[in-house]
Amino acid sequence: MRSTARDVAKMAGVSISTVSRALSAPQKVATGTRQKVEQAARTLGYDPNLAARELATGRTGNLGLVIPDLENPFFASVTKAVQARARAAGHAVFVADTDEDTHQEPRLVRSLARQVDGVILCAPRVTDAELAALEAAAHTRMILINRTCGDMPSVTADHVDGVRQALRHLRALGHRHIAYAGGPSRSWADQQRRAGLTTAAEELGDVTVDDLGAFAPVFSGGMAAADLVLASGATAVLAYNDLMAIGLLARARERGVEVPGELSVVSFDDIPLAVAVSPALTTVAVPVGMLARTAVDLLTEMIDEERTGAVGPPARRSRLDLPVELKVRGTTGPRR
Amino acid sequence: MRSTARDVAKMAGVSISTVSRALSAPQKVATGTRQKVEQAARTLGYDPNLAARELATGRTGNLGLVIPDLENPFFASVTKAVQARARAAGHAVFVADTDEDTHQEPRLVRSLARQVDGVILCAPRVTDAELAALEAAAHTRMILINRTCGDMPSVTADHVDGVRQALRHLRALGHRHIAYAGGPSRSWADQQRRAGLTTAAEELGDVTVDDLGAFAPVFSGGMAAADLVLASGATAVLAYNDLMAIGLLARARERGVEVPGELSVVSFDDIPLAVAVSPALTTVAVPVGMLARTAVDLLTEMIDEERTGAVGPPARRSRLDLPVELKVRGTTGPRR
DNA sequence: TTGTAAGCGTTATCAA
DNA sequence: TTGATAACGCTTACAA
Repeated sequence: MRSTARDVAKMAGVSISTVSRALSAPQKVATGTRQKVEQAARTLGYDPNLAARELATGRTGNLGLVIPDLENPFFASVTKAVQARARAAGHAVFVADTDEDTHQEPRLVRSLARQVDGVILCAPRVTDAELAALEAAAHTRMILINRTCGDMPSVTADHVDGVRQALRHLRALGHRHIAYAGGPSRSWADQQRRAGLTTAAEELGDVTVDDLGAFAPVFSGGMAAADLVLASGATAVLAYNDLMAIGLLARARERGVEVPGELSVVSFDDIPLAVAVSPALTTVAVPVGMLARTAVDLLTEMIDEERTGAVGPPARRSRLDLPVELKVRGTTGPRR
Repeated sequence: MRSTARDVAKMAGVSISTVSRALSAPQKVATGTRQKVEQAARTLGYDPNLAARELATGRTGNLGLVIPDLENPFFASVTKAVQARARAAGHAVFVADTDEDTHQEPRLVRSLARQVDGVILCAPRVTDAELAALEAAAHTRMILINRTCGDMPSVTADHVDGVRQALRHLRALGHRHIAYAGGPSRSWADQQRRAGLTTAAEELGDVTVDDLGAFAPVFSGGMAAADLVLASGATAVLAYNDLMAIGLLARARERGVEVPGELSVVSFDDIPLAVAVSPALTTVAVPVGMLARTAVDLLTEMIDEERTGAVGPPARRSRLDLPVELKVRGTTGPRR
């Protein structure tokens, strides 16, 4: 049987409330008694019951993470980083995968809300209106990764600048006709990149961008995009993510098109696999670990702040446009 | 403010215990009152406080999952399947990544044990002794995936048969000298495959197996293995997992060695990426979704059984040696 | 069939 | 600095 604070109190010869204090607010207890309590707790292997604590304090100590697809390496990395950072801060994390089903997002958030202090929504696909409604109704703190929505707290990367870097790079290599193989139309990142495409093309002046439409953000989506790219006459293509780029590469090879000889390819994310394929992907690296850690930090700050009663200046709730970096590798080369 | 069972009771004009019954044991309540309660609960948006329920019942409704590395696609798939199945059964799941650090395993299990009804340990690297000690001390139910330990509940795939299938396939193609690029020595799957190698080689009689040692179960490990393979004179290689095989392929290409022309490669897992690389991987498919779902089902059975007081015959606690299937694709061909 | 009341194990308030 | 004691919100005998 697990021992409780009662047992510790009995063994240490103090009251149960002293046990509670000695363990969670050591400075409010005499050194001697604290040591007695600690000793007793240790020998009994005492471990506070978290449900009881939650019931008394109203705080769970847990976080929730909702993501579109764990089998997408980008989201796997987000998840890995989130749970690592959360644990370092003393929080456990519930993970819920929507399987790219928009309708699951509100459902999962509501479900998690019952047992967490806050939830991180990674790249949610729901509309702004639904998201706002969710925030109002879910009874929990929320923070977004790779998505913005009104003044909701969020952490994002600078996709617009990423597109600019990619386009400049391609232009410098001589490319003037560039295709874009987009991702899910509900994806905020995709919308950002499309916007970036427009402004960057204007800045550059002499490049034309060919929007090929939306594809599944996975290998097969890239395969599908490849044929459209080749038919478009573009000499370079920007792919929504690395997975698609890999599919694109595979299909190009099947069709006997050399990369980067006849076609240059740039993508987004820089997943671990990006350097593993051959040729290695030229890609705009999104700082996934930083996004995840920042989101956890911001969320825990929100939680602590509310707990301690919000003194001091109102904290900044978002970190927007974290810098991205173009990694030039093997899939881009001079136009010929 | 969230409403409680008190509020519902008041509105429905019944006692608080009737509310509890009406909602969790509807058959123990008159139809009329049940409807009143349900109605009140609905209009108030009542949602039972889980911490209070846990405190009263001793059950959390949560599961824990401990895995070596979320960025390994195999484990990402396990995680995805586990959380999907668990949610379908009404459980939320905590995910904890050890980052391939053996010492984190007991730590994380103990930590999770406080807030779950059971934990799934996926491919743990700790020794049998440590695992047994952990089970004894952790105060929670545990089930293993891809690992056995005494009579602990576990779910495994038939790696030995997988090796046999792979070796027969290679032998049929004319290969007689086959290298093995192993994974982490603490990996049970690796040990199984080594054992399978010995027995299969004996069965076949005329093939020699060259054990190249242990490599990191990732892309770079495969790169490292590649040079040893080429130096060994083997005409085919068995790689611990698909990730390594992909690394191996990349390095072979760098060195101008054609696959499958000059070297055949077989690996394990059949991660989504296996069909995405080129040539597509010939690999022994491990039924990852089935492993995960079976583990969840078995674990929830254990939980329910204990709750209801274990009537009926003792249930089987393990599902061992789930069938694996060799997928012949592009990385294997006749010896020449 | 329903209500009363006793826990479950903490934290937190208020006296002492 | 410490100790009673009242929450926290639910489930579950036991009585009615």
